[in-house]
Amino acid sequence: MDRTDPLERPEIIALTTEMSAHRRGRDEPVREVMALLGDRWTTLILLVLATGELRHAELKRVLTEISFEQAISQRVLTLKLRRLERDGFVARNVTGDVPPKVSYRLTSSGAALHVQAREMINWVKRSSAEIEVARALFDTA
Amino acid sequence: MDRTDPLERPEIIALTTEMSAHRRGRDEPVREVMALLGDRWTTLILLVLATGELRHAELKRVLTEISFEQAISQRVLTLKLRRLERDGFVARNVTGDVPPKVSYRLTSSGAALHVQAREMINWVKRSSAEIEVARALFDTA
DNA sequence: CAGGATCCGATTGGATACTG
DNA sequence: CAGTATCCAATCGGATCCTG
Repeated sequence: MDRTDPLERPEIIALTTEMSAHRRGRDEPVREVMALLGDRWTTLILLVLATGELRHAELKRVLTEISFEQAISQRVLTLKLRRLERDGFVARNVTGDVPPKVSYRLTSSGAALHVQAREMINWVKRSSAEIEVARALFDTA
Repeated sequence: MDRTDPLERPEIIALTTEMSAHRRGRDEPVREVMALLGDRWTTLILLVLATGELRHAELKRVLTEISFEQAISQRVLTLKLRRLERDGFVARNVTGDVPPKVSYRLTSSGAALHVQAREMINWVKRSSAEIEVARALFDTA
């Protein structure tokens, strides 16, 4: 093992510098987007919207379908869509007043995020057998 | 916009099939790993351990350093390390009894995960200016 | 030194009811 | 139909104290 003070090691200093580069005030945009992809629904929403533009109610039904009848509450769906809209990943389109007709689609930025998420998902899938083994081993010990 | 029932569309059917492929009981391994990367500390731990093996206390100090004096509690650090260990991403090595000497390092699987996380981080960084603009626009409207 | 135990506040997701 | 408001349960992260 390395004997020098870890804080003096060039890789650590580089990390510290890198971390400070992309913050605005108290925000850490990188971690915020990572957290977005880690939550209960956002990745699924990206996957679904990547297949095409959908109305709010349709999106809700599709999400329920692909998550095995575990329905998303419309409150949470709205929250997640707003969040994605705010970061410019999803575009919201309103036509009609009462009843309102609202549709959502990925922006080009959202499509690019989806590609990234896809790659990560596929890697985890390829590794999932290995992960299962590690867990089984750990849980029996 | 597509006029057919979204649930009938082949891409959606393909998604549903894909989602069911990788679950074990009530677990969704893919989302679990994504959530891992989205939490407060895990990605940072991966970044730090990717620079080399470290003792628990050293890791704690380095994490504090690179997150601008916002210290991780040792309870949470232990939790996160256990979680990473369980999935086979981190290896724990104990030498000595009282006081114990414990060191952590990435496994090859953990190094691979780190590479994936890195790519995602770098993409978000490249996009961060665009995201900031979208947010500013959204917040003023 | 590493980490378990306990308690706490904050955040997240879900259920339900209501409105333009 | 889409969205808001309210209330509630579960989870997460932090602080503190204690031990081999």
